[in-house]
This record gives sequence, structure tokens and C-alpha cells, in this order.
Amino acid sequence: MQRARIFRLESYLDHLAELKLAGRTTVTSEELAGRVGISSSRVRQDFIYLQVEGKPRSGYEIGELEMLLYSELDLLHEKGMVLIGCGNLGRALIFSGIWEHSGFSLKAVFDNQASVIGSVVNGLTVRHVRELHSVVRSEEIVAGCLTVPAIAAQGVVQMLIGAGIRGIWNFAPTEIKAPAGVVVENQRLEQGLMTLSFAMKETRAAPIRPDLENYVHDASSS
Amino acid sequence: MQRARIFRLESYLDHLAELKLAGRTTVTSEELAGRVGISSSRVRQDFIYLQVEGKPRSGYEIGELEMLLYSELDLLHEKGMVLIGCGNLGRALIFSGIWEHSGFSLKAVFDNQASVIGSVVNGLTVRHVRELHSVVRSEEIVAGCLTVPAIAAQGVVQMLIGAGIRGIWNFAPTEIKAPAGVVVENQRLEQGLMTLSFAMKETRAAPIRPDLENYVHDASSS
DNA sequence: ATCGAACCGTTAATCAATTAACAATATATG
DNA sequence: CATATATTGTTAATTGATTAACGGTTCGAT
Repeated sequence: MQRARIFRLESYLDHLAELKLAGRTTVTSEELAGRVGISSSRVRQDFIYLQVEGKPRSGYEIGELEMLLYSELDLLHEKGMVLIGCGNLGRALIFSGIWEHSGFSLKAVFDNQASVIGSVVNGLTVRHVRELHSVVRSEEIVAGCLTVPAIAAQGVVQMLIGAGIRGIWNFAPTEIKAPAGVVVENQRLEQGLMTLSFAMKETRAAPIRPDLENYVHDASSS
Repeated sequence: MQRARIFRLESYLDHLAELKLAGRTTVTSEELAGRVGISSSRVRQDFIYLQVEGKPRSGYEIGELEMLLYSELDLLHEKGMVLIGCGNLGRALIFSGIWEHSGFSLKAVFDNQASVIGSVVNGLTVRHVRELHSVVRSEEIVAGCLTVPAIAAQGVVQMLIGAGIRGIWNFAPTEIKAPAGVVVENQRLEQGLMTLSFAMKETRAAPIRPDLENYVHDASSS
């Protein structure tokens, strides 16, 4: 699973930022492994894949690692993105800080409701979807964020693809179809809930709370 | 990876609902496999794990499968949940349809901003977080949805755990710590964006759009 | 300058997940 | 009723991912 590696790389980035903040300049495979919850050899193998070299007694350079991770995930190359669907979820994303170092830059926002068109959301004016095609073409947009109701999703996908987009971040709770060559990343929130439901099934007879001291790092996120 | 199976089960549910809507009552492992993008033997093994039996020429009963999937994921047993952080994202979730058949029922909403406390969001009155403890205790709440800023996350986690909660659905873009026995499901939206960024790196030189006919099912979601 | 510990890089071993293969069985057809 | 066929249940083979093991290097200590 290639996907598993990507998740690990993202996780490394997280922890490296934290270490850097603490003033550290190097880190060993052992330490990172402990934080992420995997074996140190896994970490070393990932770093070989990234073609970064460590030194026998000090470990790996944090700055160098960050650089390579950014480059591997293509986070420095800011790609133009548009968002379609300016409802509650759309607005939440527009206002959120996720766009920093994400590899994307939000360039325009669309909707089809007269009530929101023309309003300004976090500095971006909401436009009518009929302008989608021309904006995508003229502003070098390569990806779209889909926060419309499920029923409208496939229609908007068609428009996006027709305009030449190559990637879709889909929040609509439905499976969308796209031609080969167009990357679809689904963010199905319901699945997160269901997964939690399943996981809690096992924990039914939970012990009485231990003291807050013995908290452990959460390793369930990967 | 147990997680991979859970994702498949959720995916089966999706497609079964679609088939049911189309009037179908049975489905073969082959057909489901084609839809989900895996091998038919994988599907059959999952169904053996669910202890459902198929018939040699007709396949599996859709209704029976749905029942067993619901039961396996514990989606029928509605567990009480609270949401903390009534910002844009919180509101989006409160208004969204994800709670249907999710295994959870949203019972109360909290914030610490005077400007939103007391307001009614989709039928739920926003309360001050200081009431969190007593509400969790008195209304049999077992899980919490965290939509607060990263800086506030760990503090709220402490409150939730102190109140006796056993599961956390975390949207805060930070790693939170919880004692063993408390399930944490992280919904890191930035990771979705980064993954898309990586995936698009490979598609740089995309071919000219093929016609819309040869769309294929997206198999990248698992 | 030599020793020894800490850590990397790499290869081998283990473990897990997926797919392939096929005998068993129920149903449809004539 | 007999035969053909689609599809299951199950076991074996394969593939992939993870961990373990260990020789090789650097660096600090004596």
C-alpha cells in the first residue's frame, strides 16, 4: 500500500515540526519511530526511499528531512484550487488554516445560490458556477474542492473535468466518477464516524479512568 | 491492518444501498468486487468473517448483508455524542446528514464564546463548556466530537475524559493524547490535501481529456 | 591512538493481506 | 431426471509490508 507510506511521511512532518520547535536539529530513527508508533527500521527504510542520509552517531538532520518531505509530497509547489459549494462545510474550509503548506492555494469560490453569490468569504468573492469554466482556464487552476450536496456532486465533477482540472478533493458523501488521469481524494466524514463506532464496540466494558499521567501517544491514526 | 477491513465493510454498505435502490435483492461476490475494486475472493473472505452464507448460483442476500454489516459496525446502537467547538466546522457537522445510521446521536453542543452560547443550532442550544461534565454524566454521553482550535484541543480532551467519555472524533489539527481505553479517531483534513498533492505530482503531464463515457469507478478511496 | 558505544544502511526473516485455484453445490434447462 | 453452469467456500500460492538482525561508521572518551 503506497498510501500507508504517504501517511507515514505526513506524520513524520508533524513530529519534525514539533521537534524543531523544541530547538532540536537532529533526530534518530529510534526516536521518530517511538513517536509515530512504528519500528525504527521502518523509519530508516522510508528515509532511504527519500534518499536522505543520516550520520551514525547523531541521526538525521531535521531541516534536511523536512525539505525532502516537502519536496516528496510536492507541498512547496503551490497549485491553484477552486472550491465549489459555499455552505457550512465550504465556509469552514475557506476559513481554516489547512491551506498553509498544503501544496495548494485557494483561488476562487463558487456556488449556485443567489443568496451567497457576490458575498465575500475570507477575502474571496463567491461567484456563480457558470463562471467556473472560464476562471479555471484563465487562472491556471488544476484542482477542485467539492463541498456540494451529494446530488449535485457528479454534475460539478463534469464541469471541473470539462474545464481541464486534474485533481478533486471530494467531501460529498457519494462516490464520484472521473476519467483515468484525474486524481480523486475522498474525504468521507461518515466513514470516520463509523470507524469510531466499530472501535468503541470493543471498548464497551471500559475500566475506571486511570489518572491523567499515564496518557500515551495515540497510535490509532495511521 | 484491521482498519483496511473496516473501510471495505463501509464501502460494501455504500454499494449495497445503491443496489437495493435499484431493486436488487441479491448480489454476487464478483459484482461487489468489481464495484469496490478488489478481488471476488477478498469479498467472500470478508463475508465469511461476517458469518454470512451465500448460495452457489444466486449470491448473497442484500438485506442480510446490510443487517450484518450494520451490526458488525455497531451502527444501530445509537451512542450519545457531544460536539465541542461551534465554529464553522462544528456548525457544518451539526447541520450535515452524517449522523444518520452512524452509530451516534448528537445530544449537545458546547463552546466557550459568549457570542454563540445560548444560540440554537439545528435545534440544539449551544452551552458553555463548563456544563460539559454534568451533561455528559446525566445524558449518558459516551463520545465527543472535537472541532476546536488546535491550541484548545488537549484541554477539552482532558475534560471529556474526566467526564467519563470513551471515544473522541478529533478534527483539531494536532495529535491529542488519551489514556488506553479511550478510542481516538483522527480526521486530519490537511492530510487529505497533502495526499492529493502527492498524487497529482505523478499526473503532471496529463493526457488530453478522454470523452466522458469512459469514466471508471474511483478505486483510490480505500 | 585506540576502544567502545550509538546509530545508520542493508539484507534476511517474519508476518499479514491479497489473489488464485478448485472442488463442492445449488439451480436452470432440456 | 440428467446435465451444464454459475457461484460459493476453502485452501494454497503469492505478493507486500513490517520487523529483526547485524556488519560498518562515526565520534567521544581515555
